[in-house]
Amino acid sequence: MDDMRFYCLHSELCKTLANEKRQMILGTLRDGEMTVSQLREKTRIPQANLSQHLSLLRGRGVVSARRDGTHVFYSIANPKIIQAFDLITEVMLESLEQQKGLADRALAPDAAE
Amino acid sequence: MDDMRFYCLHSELCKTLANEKRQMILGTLRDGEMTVSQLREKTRIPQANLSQHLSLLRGRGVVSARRDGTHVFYSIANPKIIQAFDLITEVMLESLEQQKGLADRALAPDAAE
DNA sequence: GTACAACATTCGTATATTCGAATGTACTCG
DNA sequence: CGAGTACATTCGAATATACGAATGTTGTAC
Repeated sequence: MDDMRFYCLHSELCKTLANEKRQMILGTLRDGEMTVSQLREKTRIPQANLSQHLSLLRGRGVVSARRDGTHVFYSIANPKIIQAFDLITEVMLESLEQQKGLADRALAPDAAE
Repeated sequence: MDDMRFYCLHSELCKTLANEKRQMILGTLRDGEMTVSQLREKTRIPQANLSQHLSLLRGRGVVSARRDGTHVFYSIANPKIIQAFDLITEVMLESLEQQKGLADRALAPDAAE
């Protein structure tokens, strides 16, 4: 079973996305490239911490950086990341709907289960 | 900024996928529903640990369970999970390609950068 | 009822992540 | 050169995750 390597890489990429701050960064970067300062203003993430997350995202190839003078512009490396992001959103919303449905049924137990 | 809740839920779903064992489970379940025993054989994950992961996946609505006698059948709750899974695979492979490209260029530095 | 199989949960520990504080580096301007 | 801005890295402590071992639960058969 050499799928092991496959699943490892797979989960590694998921881990990179598995953090609210990093999701926030991606959600902000989806509109186009942006400097760290701009990201800091939009996301309200403290500078050091923001840099840490950007470093991780960079290391995993999720975003890419471009230096221009004293500024560094970040952008999403692969547009498919955005597709994945949106799919996750859909799954999330549908899951919430479903849970809501279950809750409603529990509150109004007309028919027996 | 109430996107906070959005990004939280978003990353929570990603966290659910951010583990090799759970990826393995999903990769195995994508062919159809399966009992815990079958999953254990295919994935070689110890029973208790497998149950723990399944419990987490169930709690987050990623898989659903159906009991039949003494067996419990698990299946992927939302087909979009599989789409997301495959997108992640694509991103991963393209990222590997790109890294390989960079490595090749580093080994054969003909033209200046 | 007992015995057994299939699966789930709890608990404790090892390991990984996250984040702030401090410090470091790269670049520009004068 | 020094000073200031933009960004990155390191370190340590708090928190979260993963997993094995033991124990529980649920269902079937007898």
